[in-house]
Amino acid sequence: MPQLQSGGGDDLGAPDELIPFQDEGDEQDKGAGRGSAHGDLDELKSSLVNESENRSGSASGSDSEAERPPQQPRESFQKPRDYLAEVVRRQQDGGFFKGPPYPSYPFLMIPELGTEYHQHIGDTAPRTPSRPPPRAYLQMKWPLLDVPAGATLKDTRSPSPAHLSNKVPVVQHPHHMHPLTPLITYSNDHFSPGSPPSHLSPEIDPKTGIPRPPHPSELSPYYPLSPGAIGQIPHPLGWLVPQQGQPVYSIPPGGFRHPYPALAMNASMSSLMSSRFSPHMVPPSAHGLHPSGIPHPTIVSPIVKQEPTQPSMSPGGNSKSPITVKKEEEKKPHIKKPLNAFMLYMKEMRAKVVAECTLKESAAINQILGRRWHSLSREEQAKYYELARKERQLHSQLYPTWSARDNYGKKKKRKREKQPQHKKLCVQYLPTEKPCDSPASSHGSMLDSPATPSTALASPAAPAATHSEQAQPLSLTTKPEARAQLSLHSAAFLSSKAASSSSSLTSQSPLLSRPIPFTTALLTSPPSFPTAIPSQAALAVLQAQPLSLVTKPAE
DNA sequence: CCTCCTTTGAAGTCG
DNA sequence: CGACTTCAAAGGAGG
Repeated sequence: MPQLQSGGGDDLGAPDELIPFQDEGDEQDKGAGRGSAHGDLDELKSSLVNESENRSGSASGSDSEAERPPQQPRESFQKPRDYLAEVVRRQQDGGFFKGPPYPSYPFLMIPELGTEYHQHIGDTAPRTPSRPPPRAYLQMKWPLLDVPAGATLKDTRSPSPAHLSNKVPVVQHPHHMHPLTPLITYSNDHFSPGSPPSHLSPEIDPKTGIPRPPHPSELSPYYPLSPGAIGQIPHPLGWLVPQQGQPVYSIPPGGFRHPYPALAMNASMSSLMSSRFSPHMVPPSAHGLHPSGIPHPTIVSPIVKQEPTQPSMSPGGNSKSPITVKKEEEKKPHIKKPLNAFMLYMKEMRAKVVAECTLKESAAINQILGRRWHSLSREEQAKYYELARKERQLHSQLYPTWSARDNYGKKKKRKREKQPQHKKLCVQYLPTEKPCDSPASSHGSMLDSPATPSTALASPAAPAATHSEQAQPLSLTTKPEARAQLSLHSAAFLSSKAASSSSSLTSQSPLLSRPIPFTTALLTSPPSFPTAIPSQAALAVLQAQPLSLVTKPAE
């Protein structure tokens, strides 16, 4: 775990994790190699297409599913017809309907990952990452392009057309930078144009991939310097995702997104860095600097509503009196924790889901996204994991002293166990399956939420069965009975899964997620993939089962 | 205006 | 070391 931290700059520069990838690139090459990016896209797109197609006749899907994750195919629109109708309408209408699931990723180019991962892990799931289905659904537009403008943006929220602009056939920049490089850049950009804190700023050497201080020129595009005018850097995914547009790390209201942030940098990079650590957040440029001196997107001005602030964020001293601490808090911007893979995914996909479903409630959207997440193929998830990993690295470099602990307990909310929610009914936002939701639900019936004790019971054998497995959200229902049912299914599911995956992966424990070298992680069991792919059997079960354990939410 | 809801994953705390 | 908590995003909804 400590790798990141301990590694300090090294990590970035020569991230153990990263390197392995590269090294192994050989293999990767063989596989999907760089081209895979497109391949993925195509695949994704095709999957989407299938999804839509399948909607009507979902059940079948076996053929296609074999290759691709059961993802979307199974969405059931039953629920709100409106949504369904809406979706249909859109499809007919614009044709876009949905963008590729991963609009952004292609940028990332983590081919290796996919490949490698695939090799090791993919056994189980015969997904052919590299080869997209013939479906031509998409012309190779840049992924971003695909995203339906309407879809994404429809939302008023999308402040700036930035994303639209994204549509421009952005090509990756010729100059390929190390993925991390961008990250670094970003930091500078915003913050201190002039003076990056030497100690902090990790410099990445283009060649080695080691972080180096970006030149202003490089940065500028992305990060408009002035705080006021700051172009925020869209999240890596963010720019893809129009609606939010926000940088991963909170964006100030006024923040404006640079239209083409990505252009400036390599896509991959941009994605990594930009997102989270977007400048805009960086509040006061001057004072806003993190102790480390590097402004980061994650930094939120102290005033930020969320956190009352606590002293912790900063690295340094904690030995101050409470009062002092307080002051410091005020001064120091709140540094947010880096987004994890799922969060990244959510950011990217939320707009689409919103567009498709017309739902706006995040809770509901998140449920859908959760299902979809599970339905993603390993490769797909791997992309996000990788992205998340890089972000963490970047974050650690930027804020070497920062630790999650800093933010710990700041938000007051104490998650209470999900039972007593008096306030809102716990509605299942997703009624069984929403039009939007993806098939994931299928295996969806797995366990309840992670935290829930039941889960544990359910998967005794697989402790490791981390959330992902349990994942299936279905359990949203609060009702105990429903849960019980779910659990049963889930248990079964888990066990089967465990069996399958376990062999080598077994250990999926969360451990993996930590500092394990990426490659290793992948091999073992990527934190992520634990469950990603539902077995056919599981799917069958799901299909069979009524997703809707849940009762309809009382609206 | 604040918190909840909801998701997964990462990382923290606690026993 | 395992179990449990908190936070990250997001935006409607409830208090």
